[in-house]
Amino acid sequence: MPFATIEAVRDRFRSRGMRWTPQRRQILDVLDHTDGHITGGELVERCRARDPLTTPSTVYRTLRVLEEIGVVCHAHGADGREEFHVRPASEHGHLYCRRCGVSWEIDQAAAAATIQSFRQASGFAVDLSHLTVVGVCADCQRTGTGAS
Amino acid sequence: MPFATIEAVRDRFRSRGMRWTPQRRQILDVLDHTDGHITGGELVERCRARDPLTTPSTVYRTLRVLEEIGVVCHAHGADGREEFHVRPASEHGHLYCRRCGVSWEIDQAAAAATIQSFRQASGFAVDLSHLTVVGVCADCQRTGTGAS
DNA sequence: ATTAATGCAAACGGTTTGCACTACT
DNA sequence: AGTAGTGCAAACCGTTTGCATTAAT
Repeated sequence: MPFATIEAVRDRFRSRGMRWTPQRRQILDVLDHTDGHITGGELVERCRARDPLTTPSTVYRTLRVLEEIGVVCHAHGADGREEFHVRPASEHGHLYCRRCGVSWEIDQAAAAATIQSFRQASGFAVDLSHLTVVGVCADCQRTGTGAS
Repeated sequence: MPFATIEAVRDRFRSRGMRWTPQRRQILDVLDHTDGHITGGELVERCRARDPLTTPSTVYRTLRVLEEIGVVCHAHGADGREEFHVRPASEHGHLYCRRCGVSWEIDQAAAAATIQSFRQASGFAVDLSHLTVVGVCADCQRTGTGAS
Protein backbone atom coordinates (compact mmCIF):
# COMPACT_ATOMS: atom_id res chain seq x y z
CA MET A 1 0.00 0.00 0.00
CA PRO A 2 2.16 2.77 -1.36
CA PHE A 3 -0.07 5.60 -0.17
CA ALA A 4 -2.61 5.89 2.62
CA THR A 5 -5.77 5.08 0.66
CA ILE A 6 -7.19 5.80 -2.74
CA GLU A 7 -10.03 7.58 -0.97
CA ALA A 8 -7.57 9.95 0.65
CA VAL A 9 -6.18 10.81 -2.76
CA ARG A 10 -9.67 11.30 -4.11
CA ASP A 11 -10.40 13.74 -1.32
CA ARG A 12 -7.14 15.49 -2.04
CA PHE A 13 -8.32 15.97 -5.61
CA ARG A 14 -11.73 17.23 -4.63
CA SER A 15 -10.47 19.60 -1.98
CA ARG A 16 -8.49 21.32 -4.70
CA GLY A 17 -11.44 21.65 -6.99
CA MET A 18 -10.18 18.85 -9.18
CA ARG A 19 -12.42 16.05 -10.31
CA TRP A 20 -12.46 12.39 -9.51
CA THR A 21 -12.89 10.36 -12.68
CA PRO A 22 -12.93 6.66 -13.53
CA GLN A 23 -9.65 7.14 -15.40
CA ARG A 24 -7.99 8.65 -12.35
CA ARG A 25 -9.34 5.93 -10.15
CA GLN A 26 -7.96 3.37 -12.58
CA ILE A 27 -4.53 4.96 -12.58
CA LEU A 28 -4.46 5.23 -8.81
CA ASP A 29 -5.51 1.64 -8.55
CA VAL A 30 -2.66 0.51 -10.76
CA LEU A 31 -0.21 2.67 -8.84
CA ASP A 32 -1.57 1.17 -5.64
CA HIS A 33 -0.55 -2.25 -6.92
CA THR A 34 2.85 -1.01 -8.01
CA ASP A 35 5.86 -1.77 -5.94
CA GLY A 36 8.09 1.26 -5.77
CA HIS A 37 8.35 2.68 -9.27
CA ILE A 38 6.97 2.57 -12.79
CA THR A 39 7.61 4.35 -16.07
CA GLY A 40 4.96 6.33 -17.89
CA GLY A 41 4.81 3.75 -20.63
CA GLU A 42 4.45 0.88 -18.20
CA LEU A 43 1.61 2.65 -16.46
CA VAL A 44 -0.18 3.20 -19.77
CA GLU A 45 0.26 -0.47 -20.58
CA ARG A 46 -1.01 -1.72 -17.25
CA CYS A 47 -3.99 0.59 -17.43
CA ARG A 48 -4.72 -0.64 -20.93
CA ALA A 49 -4.64 -4.22 -19.68
CA ARG A 50 -7.60 -3.28 -17.49
CA ASP A 51 -9.22 -0.81 -19.85
CA PRO A 52 -8.04 -0.85 -23.47
CA LEU A 53 -9.42 2.63 -24.01
CA THR A 54 -6.76 4.23 -21.81
CA THR A 55 -4.88 6.98 -23.61
CA PRO A 56 -1.33 8.14 -22.92
CA SER A 57 -2.26 11.79 -22.63
CA THR A 58 -4.62 11.15 -19.77
CA VAL A 59 -2.09 9.00 -17.99
CA TYR A 60 0.74 11.49 -18.35
CA ARG A 61 -1.50 14.39 -17.40
CA THR A 62 -2.68 12.56 -14.33
CA LEU A 63 0.87 11.72 -13.38
CA ARG A 64 1.76 15.38 -13.55
CA VAL A 65 -1.16 16.26 -11.29
CA LEU A 66 -0.29 13.45 -8.92
CA GLU A 67 3.20 14.82 -8.68
CA GLU A 68 1.83 18.27 -7.91
CA ILE A 69 -0.23 16.97 -5.03
CA GLY A 70 2.64 14.86 -3.78
CA VAL A 71 1.40 11.36 -4.52
CA VAL A 72 4.23 10.47 -6.87
CA CYS A 73 7.49 12.04 -7.89
CA HIS A 74 9.60 11.33 -10.89
CA ALA A 75 13.26 10.71 -11.56
CA HIS A 76 15.11 9.57 -14.65
CA GLY A 77 16.21 5.96 -14.91
CA ALA A 78 19.51 4.72 -16.28
CA ASP A 79 18.12 4.89 -19.81
CA GLY A 80 16.86 8.43 -19.40
CA ARG A 81 13.19 7.63 -19.26
CA GLU A 82 10.95 9.06 -16.57
CA GLU A 83 10.46 6.81 -13.62
CA PHE A 84 7.64 7.55 -11.24
CA HIS A 85 8.00 6.70 -7.58
CA VAL A 86 4.97 6.22 -5.46
CA ARG A 87 4.98 8.12 -2.18
CA PRO A 88 5.10 7.89 0.72
CA ALA A 89 6.21 4.37 -0.02
CA SER A 90 9.55 4.40 1.71
CA GLU A 91 11.65 6.73 -0.35
CA HIS A 92 14.24 4.88 -2.36
CA GLY A 93 16.58 5.15 -5.28
CA HIS A 94 17.86 2.58 -7.74
CA LEU A 95 21.02 0.67 -8.27
CA TYR A 96 21.40 -0.34 -11.89
CA CYS A 97 23.96 -2.79 -13.29
CA ARG A 98 24.98 -1.78 -16.77
CA ARG A 99 26.18 -5.29 -17.60
CA CYS A 100 23.20 -7.44 -16.73
CA GLY A 101 20.61 -4.68 -16.65
CA VAL A 102 19.17 -5.77 -13.33
CA SER A 103 18.18 -3.06 -10.90
CA TRP A 104 17.71 -3.02 -7.15
CA GLU A 105 16.16 -0.57 -4.79
CA ILE A 106 18.33 1.61 -2.62
CA ASP A 107 16.56 2.09 0.68
CA GLN A 108 17.24 4.64 3.39
CA ALA A 109 19.70 2.39 5.13
CA ALA A 110 21.71 1.69 1.98
CA ALA A 111 21.82 5.37 1.12
CA ALA A 112 22.65 6.60 4.60
CA ALA A 113 26.37 6.99 3.97
CA THR A 114 25.76 8.77 0.68
CA ILE A 115 23.20 11.19 2.08
CA GLN A 116 25.28 11.84 5.13
CA SER A 117 28.45 12.55 3.19
CA PHE A 118 26.82 15.12 0.92
CA ARG A 119 25.12 16.82 3.82
CA GLN A 120 28.36 17.04 5.71
CA ALA A 121 30.48 18.20 2.81
CA SER A 122 28.22 20.90 1.42
CA GLY A 123 24.91 20.88 3.21
CA PHE A 124 23.30 19.37 0.13
CA ALA A 125 20.05 17.50 0.82
CA VAL A 126 20.04 14.46 -1.43
CA ASP A 127 16.70 13.44 -2.85
CA LEU A 128 16.90 9.69 -2.50
CA SER A 129 13.86 9.08 -4.66
CA HIS A 130 15.71 10.73 -7.51
CA LEU A 131 18.87 8.72 -7.16
CA THR A 132 19.94 6.29 -9.85
CA VAL A 133 23.34 4.75 -9.27
CA VAL A 134 24.85 3.02 -12.26
CA GLY A 135 27.73 0.61 -12.13
CA VAL A 136 28.58 -3.08 -12.18
CA CYS A 137 27.12 -5.53 -9.71
CA ALA A 138 29.21 -8.01 -7.76
CA ASP A 139 28.11 -10.97 -9.91
CA CYS A 140 29.05 -9.30 -13.17
CA GLN A 141 32.40 -8.26 -11.78
CA ARG A 142 33.11 -11.87 -10.93
CA THR A 143 32.04 -13.33 -14.25
CA GLY A 144 33.71 -10.46 -16.06
CA THR A 145 31.31 -10.49 -19.00
CA GLY A 146 31.05 -7.61 -21.44
CA ALA A 147 33.07 -4.43 -21.90
CA SER A 148 33.56 -1.38 -19.72
CA MET B 1 43.29 18.35 -21.97
CA PRO B 2 40.61 15.76 -21.42
CA PHE B 3 42.36 13.04 -23.42
CA ALA B 4 45.96 12.45 -24.31
CA THR B 5 46.06 14.07 -27.75
CA ILE B 6 43.83 14.34 -30.73
CA GLU B 7 46.51 12.54 -32.70
CA ALA B 8 46.30 9.58 -30.35
CA VAL B 9 42.59 9.39 -30.97
CA ARG B 10 43.16 9.65 -34.71
CA ASP B 11 45.54 6.71 -34.55
CA ARG B 12 43.02 4.80 -32.49
CA PHE B 13 40.52 5.32 -35.30
CA ARG B 14 42.92 4.29 -38.02
CA SER B 15 44.18 1.22 -36.21
CA ARG B 16 40.63 -0.02 -36.20
CA GLY B 17 40.16 0.53 -39.89
CA MET B 18 38.06 3.60 -39.20
CA ARG B 19 38.66 6.84 -41.04
CA TRP B 20 39.85 10.20 -39.89
CA THR B 21 37.67 12.95 -41.33
CA PRO B 22 37.50 16.71 -40.94
CA GLN B 23 34.17 16.31 -39.15
CA ARG B 24 35.67 13.93 -36.63
CA ARG B 25 38.64 16.20 -36.09
CA GLN B 26 36.23 19.08 -35.51
CA ILE B 27 34.24 17.12 -32.96
CA LEU B 28 37.37 15.98 -31.17
CA ASP B 29 38.63 19.52 -31.13
CA VAL B 30 35.46 20.78 -29.51
CA LEU B 31 35.54 17.94 -26.98
CA ASP B 32 39.15 18.80 -26.28
CA HIS B 33 38.02 22.27 -25.25
CA THR B 34 35.18 20.91 -23.15
CA ASP B 35 35.47 20.82 -19.43
CA GLY B 36 34.03 17.59 -18.11
CA HIS B 37 30.76 17.01 -19.89
CA ILE B 38 28.51 18.08 -22.73
CA THR B 39 25.15 17.07 -24.14
CA GLY B 40 24.71 15.89 -27.70
CA GLY B 41 22.82 19.06 -28.58
CA GLU B 42 25.47 21.30 -27.09
CA LEU B 43 28.14 19.52 -29.06
CA VAL B 44 26.19 19.98 -32.28
CA GLU B 45 25.80 23.67 -31.50
CA ARG B 46 29.45 24.25 -30.70
CA CYS B 47 30.50 22.42 -33.83
CA ARG B 48 28.09 24.52 -35.86
CA ALA B 49 29.62 27.66 -34.40
CA ARG B 50 32.83 26.59 -36.08
CA ASP B 51 31.32 24.98 -39.14
CA PRO B 52 27.65 25.73 -39.85
CA LEU B 53 27.40 22.65 -42.05
CA THR B 54 27.68 20.28 -39.11
CA THR B 55 24.81 17.82 -38.96
CA PRO B 56 23.39 16.10 -35.87
CA SER B 57 23.57 12.63 -37.34
CA THR B 58 27.30 12.85 -37.83
CA VAL B 59 27.83 14.20 -34.34
CA TYR B 60 25.72 11.55 -32.67
CA ARG B 61 27.26 8.79 -34.77
CA THR B 62 30.72 9.98 -33.91
CA LEU B 63 29.83 10.14 -30.23
CA ARG B 64 28.74 6.53 -30.38
CA VAL B 65 32.00 5.52 -31.98
CA LEU B 66 33.97 7.59 -29.48
CA GLU B 67 32.20 5.78 -26.70
CA GLU B 68 33.06 2.43 -28.27
CA ILE B 69 36.74 3.27 -28.34
CA GLY B 70 36.63 4.67 -24.84
CA VAL B 71 37.13 8.37 -25.48
CA VAL B 72 33.82 9.44 -23.99
CA CYS B 73 31.06 7.77 -22.03
CA HIS B 74 27.52 8.90 -21.51
CA ALA B 75 25.17 9.20 -18.59
CA HIS B 76 21.75 10.79 -18.24
CA GLY B 77 21.42 14.20 -16.63
CA ALA B 78 18.73 15.29 -14.20
CA ASP B 79 16.44 16.10 -17.14
CA GLY B 80 16.97 12.75 -18.82
CA ARG B 81 19.12 13.98 -21.67
CA GLU B 82 22.33 12.25 -22.60
CA GLU B 83 25.39 13.78 -21.10
CA PHE B 84 28.76 12.85 -22.51
CA HIS B 85 31.79 12.77 -20.26
CA VAL B 86 35.20 13.13 -21.72
CA ARG B 87 37.69 10.56 -20.52
CA PRO B 88 40.08 10.14 -18.90
CA ALA B 89 39.29 13.57 -17.51
CA SER B 90 39.04 12.81 -13.83
CA GLU B 91 35.91 10.76 -13.51
CA HIS B 92 33.12 12.70 -11.90
CA GLY B 93 29.39 12.82 -11.37
CA HIS B 94 27.00 15.68 -10.91
CA LEU B 95 25.14 17.25 -8.05
CA TYR B 96 22.01 19.00 -9.25
CA CYS B 97 19.83 21.34 -7.21
CA ARG B 98 16.23 21.03 -8.29
CA ARG B 99 15.34 24.45 -6.86
CA CYS B 100 17.92 26.73 -8.45
CA GLY B 101 18.97 24.40 -11.23
CA VAL B 102 22.65 24.86 -10.58
CA SER B 103 24.89 21.81 -10.86
CA TRP B 104 28.28 20.99 -9.47
CA GLU B 105 30.76 18.27 -10.19
CA ILE B 106 31.18 15.40 -7.79
CA ASP B 107 34.82 14.41 -7.78
CA GLN B 108 36.39 11.24 -6.47
CA ALA B 109 36.86 12.71 -3.02
CA ALA B 110 33.26 13.84 -2.71
CA ALA B 111 32.00 10.47 -3.87
CA ALA B 112 34.34 8.38 -1.75
CA ALA B 113 31.81 7.68 0.99
CA THR B 114 29.13 6.78 -1.54
CA ILE B 115 31.34 4.48 -3.58
CA GLN B 116 32.73 2.86 -0.47
CA SER B 117 29.34 2.22 1.10
CA PHE B 118 27.95 0.45 -1.96
CA ARG B 119 31.08 -1.63 -2.38
CA GLN B 120 30.93 -2.69 1.23
CA ALA B 121 27.23 -3.41 1.33
CA SER B 122 26.88 -5.41 -1.87
CA GLY B 123 30.14 -5.39 -3.79
CA PHE B 124 28.59 -3.02 -6.31
CA ALA B 125 31.11 -0.95 -8.27
CA VAL B 126 29.62 2.50 -8.69
CA ASP B 127 30.32 4.23 -11.97
CA LEU B 128 30.99 7.77 -10.78
CA SER B 129 30.82 9.23 -14.27
CA HIS B 130 27.25 8.02 -14.46
CA LEU B 131 26.14 9.49 -11.18
CA THR B 132 23.65 12.33 -11.03
CA VAL B 133 22.55 13.23 -7.53
CA VAL B 134 19.47 15.40 -7.32
CA GLY B 135 18.38 17.31 -4.25
CA VAL B 136 18.38 20.76 -2.71
CA CYS B 137 21.53 22.77 -2.17
CA ALA B 138 22.39 24.45 1.11
CA ASP B 139 21.54 27.92 -0.18
CA CYS B 140 18.10 26.95 -1.36
CA GLN B 141 17.37 25.16 1.91
CA ARG B 142 18.19 28.37 3.76
CA THR B 143 16.12 30.66 1.57
CA GLY B 144 13.34 28.09 1.46
CA THR B 145 12.11 29.08 -1.99
CA GLY B 146 9.74 26.94 -4.02
CA ALA B 147 7.98 23.67 -3.25
CA SER B 148 9.30 20.19 -2.63
C1' DA C 1 -24.72 25.17 -15.88
C1' DT C 2 -20.19 25.35 -15.29
C1' DT C 3 -15.73 24.13 -16.31
C1' DA C 4 -12.30 20.28 -15.46
C1' DA C 5 -10.92 16.24 -17.71
C1' DT C 6 -10.92 13.30 -21.65
C1' DG C 7 -9.63 11.42 -26.34
C1' DC C 8 -7.86 12.22 -30.43
C1' DA C 9 -4.46 13.52 -33.49
C1' DA C 10 -0.90 16.21 -34.30
C1' DA C 11 3.46 18.45 -32.44
C1' DC C 12 7.43 18.13 -29.84
C1' DG C 13 12.63 17.43 -28.65
C1' DG C 14 16.31 14.51 -28.58
C1' DT C 15 18.20 10.82 -30.98
C1' DT C 16 18.49 7.31 -34.73
C1' DT C 17 18.05 5.49 -39.33
C1' DG C 18 17.96 4.39 -44.68
C1' DC C 19 19.90 5.72 -48.54
C1' DA C 20 22.41 7.85 -52.19
C1' DC C 21 26.59 10.43 -52.36
C1' DT C 22 31.32 11.80 -50.97
C1' DA C 23 35.90 11.15 -49.82
C1' DC C 24 39.38 8.74 -46.91
C1' DT C 25 42.55 4.96 -47.40
C1' DA D 1 38.80 1.03 -56.43
C1' DG D 2 36.84 -0.05 -52.43
C1' DT D 3 34.31 0.89 -48.51
C1' DA D 4 33.67 3.94 -44.28
C1' DG D 5 31.63 8.20 -43.36
C1' DT D 6 28.64 12.00 -44.57
C1' DG D 7 24.31 14.74 -45.26
C1' DC D 8 19.81 14.77 -45.89
C1' DA D 9 15.24 13.81 -44.78
C1' DA D 10 12.39 10.98 -42.69
C1' DA D 11 11.49 7.80 -38.72
C1' DC D 12 11.65 6.98 -34.03
C1' DC D 13 10.33 6.99 -28.99
C1' DG D 14 8.68 9.00 -24.97
C1' DT D 15 6.18 12.83 -23.76
C1' DT D 16 3.27 17.07 -24.45
C1' DT D 17 -0.22 19.99 -26.53
C1' DG D 18 -4.57 22.16 -28.92
C1' DC D 19 -9.00 21.50 -29.44
C1' DA D 20 -13.59 19.85 -29.66
C1' DT D 21 -16.26 16.71 -26.78
C1' DT D 22 -17.71 14.53 -22.47
C1' DA D 23 -18.91 14.34 -17.86
C1' DA D 24 -18.06 15.52 -12.64
C1' DT D 25 -19.50 18.92 -9.73
